[in-house]
Amino acid sequence: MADRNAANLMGRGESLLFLTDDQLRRGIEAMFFAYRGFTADPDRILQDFGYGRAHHRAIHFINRSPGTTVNNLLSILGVTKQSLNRVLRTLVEDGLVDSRVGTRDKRERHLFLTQKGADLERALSEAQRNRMRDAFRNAGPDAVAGFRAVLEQMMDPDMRRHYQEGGDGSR
Amino acid sequence: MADRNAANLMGRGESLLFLTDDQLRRGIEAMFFAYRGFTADPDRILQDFGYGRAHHRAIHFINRSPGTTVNNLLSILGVTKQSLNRVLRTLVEDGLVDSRVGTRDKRERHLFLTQKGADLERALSEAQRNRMRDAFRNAGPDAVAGFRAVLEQMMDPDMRRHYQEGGDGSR
DNA sequence: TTGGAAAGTCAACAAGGCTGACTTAAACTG
DNA sequence: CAGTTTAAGTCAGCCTTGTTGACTTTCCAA
Repeated sequence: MADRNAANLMGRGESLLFLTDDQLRRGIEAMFFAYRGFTADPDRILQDFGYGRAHHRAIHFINRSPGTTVNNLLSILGVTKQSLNRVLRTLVEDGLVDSRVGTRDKRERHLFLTQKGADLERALSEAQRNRMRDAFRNAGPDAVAGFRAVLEQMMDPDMRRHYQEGGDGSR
Repeated sequence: MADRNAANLMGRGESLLFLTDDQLRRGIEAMFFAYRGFTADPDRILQDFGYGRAHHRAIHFINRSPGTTVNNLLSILGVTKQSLNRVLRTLVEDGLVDSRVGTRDKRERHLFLTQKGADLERALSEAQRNRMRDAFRNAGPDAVAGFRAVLEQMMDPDMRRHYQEGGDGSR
């Protein structure tokens, strides 16, 4: 039964790779279940603030690229500006995000985390990093590279660009 | 700069693992961007039917375990029964899912895909498998094992149980 | 046999996606 | 300089998918 639908047997003399439909299904379910675990800790923290995942994503990428514009955030998050605006508005109103008119181009708004925003960011990312660190530790060093390689291949090209640009260049 | 916050240097004499906050942040973003790619193809197909991801998830797990009960599905999907019920109702109304009253326990409903439901399942999973197969191929055989190992570690224990039970035992 | 637990359903609400139409201000361009 | 494009924001309304609360039907065990 393991041989039906087997793909890529002896690709280029590499080790055998059984990519049966069943193996692929397992990969699909792994993504599904793992993503739930991945978001579980931040979700719990956000609930106490009355925020959701959308707020987390905005906070994360503003922290990653301080001074980023709304438009840039839009292309990273892949949502409509109406959707992002609703989230951003509450974050600014609540004093987590500072929106400053651009100096070079006054149409643009540059986004920064306030101290309060940075505090929440830290709590959220710390929880998420802890889980990822434990997963990496338990899976072992070799697994980490494979994890990242497969995920990178799974991205749409536009998102892969954003992902790579977010790196520190030390590759 | 790569050395601040470095964790797990020389864990047990294994190869060096630099788990800096920045490396972990990269892993977090990899999950975020990859999950979007992972769901993109099915999302497009579902749109033509007026369905969403919730329908996809139900269809997937009914296909995996034909005759499963609503309660079992509930514990896998981790949503409220009211939320699942709405999705299930439309699938039954549209003739994609067959809901049969249990013979032993008449409170239970056993769920099956109809031919029509199986057809949609196939279209969805085929698109998703194609993407995963390509990702696996491009990342290479070693990466696949690492990918799965890390994801499994990232799951909450309850979900890991569901994940492992869904395997074919050939490990 | 009756009371509680389990399975499922109905109603109403909220978050966060979406589209479409529109305004304002700034920047660019012929 | 006039006209167009671009960035940002707003308002209205819709949909999916999550939630809670109240309810019925069915089963089982004390």
